[in-house]
Amino acid sequence: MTATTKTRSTITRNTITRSTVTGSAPARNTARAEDTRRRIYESALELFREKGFEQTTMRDIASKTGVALGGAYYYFASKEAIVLAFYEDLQESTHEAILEALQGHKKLKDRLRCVLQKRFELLEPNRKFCDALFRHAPDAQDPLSPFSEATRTIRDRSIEHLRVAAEGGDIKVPADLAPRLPHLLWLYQLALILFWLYDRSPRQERTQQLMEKSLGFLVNLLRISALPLMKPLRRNVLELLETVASA
Amino acid sequence: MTATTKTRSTITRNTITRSTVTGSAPARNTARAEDTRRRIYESALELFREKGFEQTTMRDIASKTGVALGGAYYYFASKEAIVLAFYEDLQESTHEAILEALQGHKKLKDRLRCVLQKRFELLEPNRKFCDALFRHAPDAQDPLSPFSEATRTIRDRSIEHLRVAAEGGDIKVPADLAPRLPHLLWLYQLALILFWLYDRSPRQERTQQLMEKSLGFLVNLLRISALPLMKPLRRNVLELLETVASA
DNA sequence: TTCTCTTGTTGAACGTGTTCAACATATCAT
DNA sequence: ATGATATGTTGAACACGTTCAACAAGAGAA
Repeated sequence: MTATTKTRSTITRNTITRSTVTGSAPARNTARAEDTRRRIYESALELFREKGFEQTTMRDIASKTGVALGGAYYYFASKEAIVLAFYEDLQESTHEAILEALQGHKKLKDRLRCVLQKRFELLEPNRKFCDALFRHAPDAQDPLSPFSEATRTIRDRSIEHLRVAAEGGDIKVPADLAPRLPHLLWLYQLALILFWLYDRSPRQERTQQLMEKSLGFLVNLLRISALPLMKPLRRNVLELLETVASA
Repeated sequence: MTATTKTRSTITRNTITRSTVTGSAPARNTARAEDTRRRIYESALELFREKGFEQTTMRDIASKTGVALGGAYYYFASKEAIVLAFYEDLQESTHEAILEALQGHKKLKDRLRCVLQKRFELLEPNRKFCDALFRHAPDAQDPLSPFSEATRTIRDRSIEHLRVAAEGGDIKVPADLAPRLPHLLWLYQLALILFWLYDRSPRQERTQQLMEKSLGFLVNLLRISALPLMKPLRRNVLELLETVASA
C-alpha cells in the first residue's frame, strides 16, 4: 500500500468557470465539448432508465460513452447533477406545450389535472431514476434540493404553469389567498410526484386515484374557502406560510 | 492492482440470527457482547453529536471504541442503523414520561404542544445527526424509512401518544374522522421534525413559531370540521386517506 | 513553423460504507 | 481435560463517488 502523500493544489481551473447547477460546464462550448457532453448525458440517461440511478455506476457511464472516468466529471459536477440536467431539459422542452394544452380547459379541476397529467406523462419513462432528485430534498442548502436557490429557475417555471392554470379557472379565489396559491399548488404537485415515484401499484394507478381524489378535495376546499366563515382559517394558513417562507 | 477473485461464500451466520431493525444482533446477548455493543453505540453517538452523521466515519467509530472496523458491523447492520437504535432508545425511554406529562393539560392545543415539545426536547442534543433517518424516508421498502414495516413499533408508539393527547382534549372530533386523526397528527409531527432538522434560525425559533401557528390552525380546523357544512370535505379527506393507506 | 495558452482527456489515488473468510475466545457436553 | 460448537473479532478487499496532477489537442500569435 503505497502511502502517496498527494499535494492538494489550491487553484484549479474548474472552480472558476462553473456556471449552472448542472455541473462544472466549461466556459466555451466548443463543438467537440458539446458533443462529448451530449454523449455522456445520453449514455447516462439510457443506463439510468435501464437499471435505475443507484445501480448505474459512473464507471458504467464513462465506459459506455467511451471516455475516461474523469471525463464525466469534467461535464457534470456529480452523478446527481446529470439527473438535474435531465430535469432542466424536461422543463425547458415542455414549457410551451403545457401552456398550450391548458387552452382547451375552462374548469379549474380540469386545468390542474391537465398540468399534472402532462408532467407525469413526461416523467413516466424516467420514473426509475428521478427519485435521486429527492435524496437530499429537505436540505435547502443542497444545490440539488427542489427548494434550493440553485434550482430556482426550474421551480419558478413550474409554479408559473400552476399560476396560469389557477388564474384561468372557473373558481374565484379569495384575494388574500390568491398570490400564495401557485406556490401551494407547487407543493401539492411535489407531493404527488413523490408519491408516484414510490407507487408500486401496476401502472401507478394509485397515483391516478390519489390525483382524482385530491383534486376533488382541493377544488372543494377552494370553493369553501371563499365563505366569510373561513376568513379566520385563511388567516391561519397565510400566517403559517409567512412563517415558513421567511428565510 | 492485484485482481483477487474473492470466493463469495453463500452461508453466513449473521443472516440467520438477525432479530431487530437495529442490526444483525447476535442471538445470545452475552455480557461481553452487550458491553462491546454499548461501547460502539456510545462512541458513535458522541461522534455524531460532535461532527454530525456524514462527517463521522465508521472507521472513526471503530477506532474510538477500540475495535476493528468489522466489529461495528457485527452489532449494527449499517451506519444508519446506529441512528435508528438511538431513536428506538429514545422512544423506549420516554413513552411513560410523555404520557405522564400529558396529565397536567386539558385543552387540546396544550396537550398536542406538550407531546411535541417533549419530543423536541429529547431530540435537541442530537439535532445534527437525526436527519440521517430521513435520507431514504419516502421509500417504504427501505427498513429505515419512518413508513417501513420494520419501524412499525417505533411509529405505533408515537401515534399512541398522539391518540391519547387527542382523546383527552377539549374538542369533540367528528366520529368519522376520529379514528384517523392520530395517524394524521403523526404525519404532522413528522413534518414539524423535518422542518426543525433543517431550521437554521438561532435556537430554531422558527420551528417554535411554526408550531404555534400550525397548532392554532389545526385546532381551528378541527373545531370547524364538526360543522354540518363540512361533511363533504371530511368525506373527501377520508377517501384520500383510504387511497393513500391501501397497500 | 514554433511557441503559448486555453480546452479537453486521462487514469491512478483517495475516502467512504460494507463484506467476508479467517482467526480467537468462550461455553459446554462428554 | 478435550474436543466441538457457538460467539466474538479482525483487517484486507471490494465497489463506489469523487478529485487531481499530468498530459494531449486545438487555436491563435509570432
